[in-house]
Amino acid sequence: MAQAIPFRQASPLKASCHQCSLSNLCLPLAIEENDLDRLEDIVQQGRIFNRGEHIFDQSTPYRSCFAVKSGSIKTSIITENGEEQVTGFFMPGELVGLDSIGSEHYACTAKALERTRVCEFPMEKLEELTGKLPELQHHMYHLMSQEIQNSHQLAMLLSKNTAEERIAALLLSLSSRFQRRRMSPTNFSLPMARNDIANFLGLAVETVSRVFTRFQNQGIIKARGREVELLDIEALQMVSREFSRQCNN
Amino acid sequence: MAQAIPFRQASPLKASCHQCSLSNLCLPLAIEENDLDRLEDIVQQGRIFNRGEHIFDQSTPYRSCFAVKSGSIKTSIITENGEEQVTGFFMPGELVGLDSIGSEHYACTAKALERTRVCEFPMEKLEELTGKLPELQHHMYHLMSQEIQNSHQLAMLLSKNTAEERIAALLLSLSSRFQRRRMSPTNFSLPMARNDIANFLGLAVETVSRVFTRFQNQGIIKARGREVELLDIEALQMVSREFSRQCNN
DNA sequence: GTACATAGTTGACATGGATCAAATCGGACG
DNA sequence: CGTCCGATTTGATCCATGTCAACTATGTAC
Repeated sequence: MAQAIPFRQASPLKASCHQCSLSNLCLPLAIEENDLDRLEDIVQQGRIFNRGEHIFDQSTPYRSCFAVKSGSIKTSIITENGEEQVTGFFMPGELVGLDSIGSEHYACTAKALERTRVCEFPMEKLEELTGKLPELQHHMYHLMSQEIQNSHQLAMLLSKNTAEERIAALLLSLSSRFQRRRMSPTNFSLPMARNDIANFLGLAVETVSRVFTRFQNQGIIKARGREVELLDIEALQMVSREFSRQCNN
Repeated sequence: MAQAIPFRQASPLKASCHQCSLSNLCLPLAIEENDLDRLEDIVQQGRIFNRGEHIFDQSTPYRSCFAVKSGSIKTSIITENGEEQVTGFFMPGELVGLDSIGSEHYACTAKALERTRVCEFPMEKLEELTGKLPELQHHMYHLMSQEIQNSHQLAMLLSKNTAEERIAALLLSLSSRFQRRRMSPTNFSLPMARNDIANFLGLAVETVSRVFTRFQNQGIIKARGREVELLDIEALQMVSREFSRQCNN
């Protein structure tokens, strides 16, 4: 894929927020062009994690939150008896670690689902900055609010909806998140394994698998492994009966 | 209960945060004595809601978050098809409305479970203030983080735990929240109906009822209506297998 | 290319909790 | 004090989904 010329192109490690393609999704969204430098001063850009590597885990002392630059991340809580509960999937432009501010350690474990590049925002400095930039502060509050809402949405899905509804909702959520990044909302490849989907949605892997094939037989989706094509979005919305797409902004 | 002399005692409507008995739980917790006045300047204290009244609902334009001063509040999301999902219960000292910052309208509906007194913090002014008081800003971030964690905890409960485990966990959570307020952790009265418990925990009312009587037969609790006595907290912890009580602070 | 490991699919069966139905309790109100 | 209506409890039955088991596909290492 990437040709041999390894460092020439990739090396502008100090690639600025100014020219980041995600600046309309990420924190810069809330910042005046002039003040963007101040954000760049505190961000550590471009750390790379390979598939399966931990960005942090529950024993890591809390320091920073992370923006996904490329790739994707799964967060989960590991209980003392070793069970895992996946709490979220994070795609480029999204912020990980908002659930741990003010805690000694991270409240969850974050693992790269594929080769993933992140930008790190040391929270101490970020708080300092948000104290000076009201817009940015407001944006942080807003992001955290949304995180709460998302989680409530998930709780709702888990407690009230059938397996089909849950999976339809997840597919739609992913779809709209791809779309936000100007990628195809109907043709994408799932960054996570069936196992993670199952765990996230509170289902058994087998059930996830069955629902996928059922959807496929009904002509609603086409799936081969992680490659997915949504053939009939309306049908999916009908199934998930979650037109409530307040997720967007 | 409260004798006839209605307004004499109750009237210091401008009762200050300074002398509020909850100042060690609520926002004042994060503020220097000197700066407390500035919080008092923006708070509207002492609004009272009767049981069943809405503090706000999903059609209310977002303005403020609310601290419970006495009584208790239930928040829920009402879907377009009329279903309700209870997202939380809020007791004195706790903050309601953190899930809606930056949204046009409140993301949920808040209803008083009993006669309830709240303090209102207009968010616009509160943001202004947190911009000036780093400690307060940090505390807000922390509170919101915890709200996310709580919600993840709930999601976990809903997706992985049995009816008994869920109910044990709820009882323990209530217990420790009463304890924080220097009230008995073993003897309290539930502010919410069985129905609300069921909805919150993703169960049918009947199941909740059955589990209560089962616990009672096992001698773990004693319950008559909403009056509850926890006879064997350890057993409850055993059942809920959620020693992870990171909920505190 | 072969082999092993991991991920995904499919089938058969068991069960926790939902649902339906009915009885009882409790509290507000005249 | 009796009535009425909602809240709670209890019982009987059913079903969506979990669990167990076996098979298949995919990918990685040698």
